[in-house]
Amino acid sequence: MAIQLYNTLTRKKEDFVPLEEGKVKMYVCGPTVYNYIHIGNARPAIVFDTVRRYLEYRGYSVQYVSNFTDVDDKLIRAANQLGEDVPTIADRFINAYFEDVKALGCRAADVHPRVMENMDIIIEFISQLIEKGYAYESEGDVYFRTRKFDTYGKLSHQSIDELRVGARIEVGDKKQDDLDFALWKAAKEGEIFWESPWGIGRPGWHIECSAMAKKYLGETIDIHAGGQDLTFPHHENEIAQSEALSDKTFSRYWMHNGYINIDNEKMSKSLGNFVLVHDIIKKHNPQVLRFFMLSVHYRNPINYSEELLDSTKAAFERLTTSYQNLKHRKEASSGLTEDNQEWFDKIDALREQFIVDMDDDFNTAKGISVLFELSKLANYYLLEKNTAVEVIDAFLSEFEQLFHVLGLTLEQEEILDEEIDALIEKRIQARKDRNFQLSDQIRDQLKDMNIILEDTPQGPRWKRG
RNA sequence: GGCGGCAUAGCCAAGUGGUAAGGCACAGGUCUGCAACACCUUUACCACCGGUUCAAAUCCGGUUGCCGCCUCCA
Repeated sequence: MAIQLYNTLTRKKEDFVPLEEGKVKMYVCGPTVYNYIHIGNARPAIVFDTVRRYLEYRGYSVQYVSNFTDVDDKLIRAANQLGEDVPTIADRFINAYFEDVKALGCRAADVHPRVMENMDIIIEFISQLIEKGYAYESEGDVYFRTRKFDTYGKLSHQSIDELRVGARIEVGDKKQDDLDFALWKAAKEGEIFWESPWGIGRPGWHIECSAMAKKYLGETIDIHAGGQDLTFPHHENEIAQSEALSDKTFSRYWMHNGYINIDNEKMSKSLGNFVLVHDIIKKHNPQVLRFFMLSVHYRNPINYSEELLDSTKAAFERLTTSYQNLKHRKEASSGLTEDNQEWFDKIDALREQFIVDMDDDFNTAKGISVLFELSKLANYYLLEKNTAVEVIDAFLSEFEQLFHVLGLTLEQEEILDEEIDALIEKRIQARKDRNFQLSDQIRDQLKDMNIILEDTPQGPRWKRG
């Protein structure tokens, strides 16, 4: 069975068949780097990182490109406000992006192209569009001739005339048609600029992705992804630019993730109701935030609140505790016992279920429910008096693999300092002596040090609180 | 006005024709020196009204409510 994914272009779930067998070319629209990312920016990073991981799990090799928009109006505004230059601000928030996103378990893309570093190919792209008659220069600006591109609107499923009626399109004298959009903007006084055949200026927003996707992945890519709000106009315009130039399909599949809401309102930088990843991960385990995002299907909206994050934490810890308990129990386990096969079979069945679920448009919510079933099964196994190392290992390995696919981490630091070690030993003795007052006191003391002790028939085990 | 999404238990959330996954919280029980972890048990007239069907949370029509895109925005 092939992986099915929902393609915004056709509004259907389709079998995923990459252009080249076994290889996937994927482009994800990245952030404009004028501030720390908020959790709305984090969603596509997490979701499409997971898509990438799952495709790899299913045997594909994935070329993953995600850009940074490091030149635009907001950056220029931020630069003016802070009295710094645009590249300085961009550098700062690109570094911050990597830090935040890494904490969330996202791997770096194969390439993270930046606009500033690709000015030559962007200018070249625009020049070629002018040559083909799809763009024109006007007083130092360059615009795309939208109406000339026949299938304009196919991604957002809007007819060009409706767009015209509904849109509050800025009527500029420089444009030949209201629907035309800027490929190049002439520099205003004091703005950062680059030399071009049309004078000094900078690229419009949409052209960068077309140019950089082409440079790093080629004229036709397999998956182009981003937040739902990029569907129009950003991705629509990308299609127009790229396909006008190449006469080939730009991207075969388009994936868009849903928003994050706060109190049922869309979170966005412009509304000011945003929550920065940078701040959340000071208070909460970033893994819990990732788990939270993946516990909802990527196309559905998520309503964010701290309370929800707290209950997600409890859910997440059910899984990690289960894993740690298996590890703890492994030491007290023997070699093969008689009827292990049924356990192996059950684990295999769960893995197959996970694949079925994830094949269905990357349904991580269902996939996660399989993790809970794995946890339940493992906990149930640990109820047995005699456990086999082989079965424990099978459970551990399955946990590790599935967590890896979802970009989640199971390991906790194993470092116990001597003081804590000594306290645990002291408590073991106290319990032997049935001095429960002392043992409870030590347990409380450890709790204050953020160590939670649990007694088992195989001896005490601990975890961080 | 055009296009689209959502409405499932106290909360979160899967489920696109066969009679409601999973998690959190709550309650009762088992385990424990006491806990914790864990296990067991209990918990849903699927927004409303009609229709199609042997069968509908799922399909069709309508109603209500909420949200989004059409403008920088993940």
